[in-house]
Amino acid sequence: MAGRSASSASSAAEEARRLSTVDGLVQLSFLILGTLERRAAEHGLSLTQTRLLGVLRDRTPPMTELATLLGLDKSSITGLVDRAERRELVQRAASKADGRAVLVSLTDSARVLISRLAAEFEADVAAILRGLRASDREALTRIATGILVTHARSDGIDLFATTAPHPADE
Amino acid sequence: MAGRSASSASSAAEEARRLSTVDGLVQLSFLILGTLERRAAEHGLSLTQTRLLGVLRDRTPPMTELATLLGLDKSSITGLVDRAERRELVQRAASKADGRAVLVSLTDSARVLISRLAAEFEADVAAILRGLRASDREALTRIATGILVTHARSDGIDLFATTAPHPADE
DNA sequence: TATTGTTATACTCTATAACTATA
DNA sequence: TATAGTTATAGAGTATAACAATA
Repeated sequence: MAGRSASSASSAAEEARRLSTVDGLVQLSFLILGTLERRAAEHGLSLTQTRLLGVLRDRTPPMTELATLLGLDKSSITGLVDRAERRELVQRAASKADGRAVLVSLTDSARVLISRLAAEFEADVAAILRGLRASDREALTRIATGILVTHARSDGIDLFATTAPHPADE
Repeated sequence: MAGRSASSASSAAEEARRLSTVDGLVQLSFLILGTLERRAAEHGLSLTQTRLLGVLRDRTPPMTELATLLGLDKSSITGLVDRAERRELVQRAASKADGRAVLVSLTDSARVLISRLAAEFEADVAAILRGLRASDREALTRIATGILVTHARSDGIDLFATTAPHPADE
């Protein structure tokens, strides 16, 4: 479980052999996302704002689709986009195809910001993986990818699909 | 980056080969912690409350140590413990060793709750890993553990240490 | 009628700064 | 003086319910 640790007091290396798969995955996840969170905070971004910008790198979706992509209620998206718009990271535009819809897109300054963040975070991850043998690094990527593909399938979600905009909004 | 996806529209399996190590790790982390978050929410627990309970499974620390363990400011801990106490998940007790300190411990009902949650989440993780070959499951655990041990060392933190209480508070 | 988005409201989570009590 | 903890305050993030505009 999150934060759980063994009760005895032997060395880390020794205890680690007893780390369960669940504990290992959870702690690794906290390590990865905690690292991203700290690095993003240096640029004044929360993890949620970072996800928003990340999702918008190759999409210009309406609010409702953003809600689906981020797994949030549409009312939460309103505030999220409000705050990002106030900082000139995203912009809203009326859809020509649907008079009710509002399309959200990244500003140029957000693109610069997120590229810099991505480069820094890539270096962070490289540092975290530095101790691994090349074969283990490769295995980790392969296994992670396999899990994600299987999981996306079982959910009926295509992780990689970019929803095509209505022709009128191209 | 978080949420980044390839721009073309071929099949998931095909695209997946191009998922970078960083993207794979971030998406896997969101999948794991998102799963934990959803399962915890069924019991009315946020991820933060779950971490709090997890940390308290084998410790009865003062507030300040809790702040260190969770990486939060001590003022945040006050509210966190307040809300958990209101729900009778934790209890505060004066330290006999230090008149300023307040020791936090789990209630019996929280122990029941967190055990149930741990069992459910373990099943969730098993389902997520179901598609993997046994050798890959084993490799994943071994690699994750290796990363965590190395990282804990480089930070001078022992992930597994349980801070010994003052003798007067045993 | 159904859908898209916003608003009103309420709660959790988080930090900074100022404070009290004890060491 | 320094440390442990709380309080006051402010802001982000989230959901539910009610609403307006459009389909």
